[in-house]
Amino acid sequence: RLNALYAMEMEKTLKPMNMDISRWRVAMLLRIHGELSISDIAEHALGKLPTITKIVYRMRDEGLVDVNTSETDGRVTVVTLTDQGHENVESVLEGTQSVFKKAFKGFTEPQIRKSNQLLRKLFDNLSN
Amino acid sequence: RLNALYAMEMEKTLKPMNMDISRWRVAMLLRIHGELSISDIAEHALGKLPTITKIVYRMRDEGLVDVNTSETDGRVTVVTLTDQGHENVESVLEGTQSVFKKAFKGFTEPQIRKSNQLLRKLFDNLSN
DNA sequence: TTTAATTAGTTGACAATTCAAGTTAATATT
DNA sequence: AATATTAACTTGAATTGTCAACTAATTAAA
Repeated sequence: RLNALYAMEMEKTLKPMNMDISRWRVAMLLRIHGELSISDIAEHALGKLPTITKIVYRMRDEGLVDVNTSETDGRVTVVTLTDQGHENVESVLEGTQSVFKKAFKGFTEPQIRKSNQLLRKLFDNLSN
Repeated sequence: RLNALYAMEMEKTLKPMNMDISRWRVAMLLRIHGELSISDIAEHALGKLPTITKIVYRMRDEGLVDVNTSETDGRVTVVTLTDQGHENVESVLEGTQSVFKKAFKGFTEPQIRKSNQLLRKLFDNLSN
């Protein structure tokens, strides 16, 4: 239920900014890693390859990312944020912070750290 | 990311049993509450009304639930599990348990309780 | 007791996701 | 060097989810 609620809150927060969870996750990954192949994105964003492909080309049509064929391997497609994409991520980030603030409201710093440890532990367990 | 991973694990577990997260959530609610209206389901499963309507009628076509108009209020549609639906839930439940076992692997009983408290707290915070 | 407003649900059009089946490029085998 | 296999996507068809608009039943107001 938390899962579903988190997704709904996120969607609600992102919609006014012309975003959705898919685009946002891809944008965040590119923000952190700078340049990623489609399968890198699929792996980190935990999506299926065809899904990511389509999200990326949608984002390209919207001017958020650049899409090019790798110089070193003709099979791979490398994706980067455009300037507009960068601006977009930053402004969206502020909005999404509010969701986390809301979720962790009333938590002390140590409690938040502890919570993150737990969530990471659950993630690692599920990864195997 | 945990959110996305959890969803993927669930899908993977449910697929061999001809289920998906949507159907499963609806089925679980009916298992607990016995009889629910479409909007009850939407509220508890945290879904939009049109979405739930369609899931329910899909499940009816698959023989998992019965759908009837309420005797006391002609607007409401009451949904219940069929016998086949009940059998189905029970067998699926065993599969989904394994996802939770995996996520909480290596946790002691008190740690699991503590984790549940945290998750509930996050849920409550996000609910307001 | 009509009329208005609200509640509960349904439907159709459209967008997004997924599966299956391709294509093209790189690597491994013979 | 030629062929087979694998890797990395891409594309089209089918499902699923969402929004907007609608219908029908109930409740509230005039």
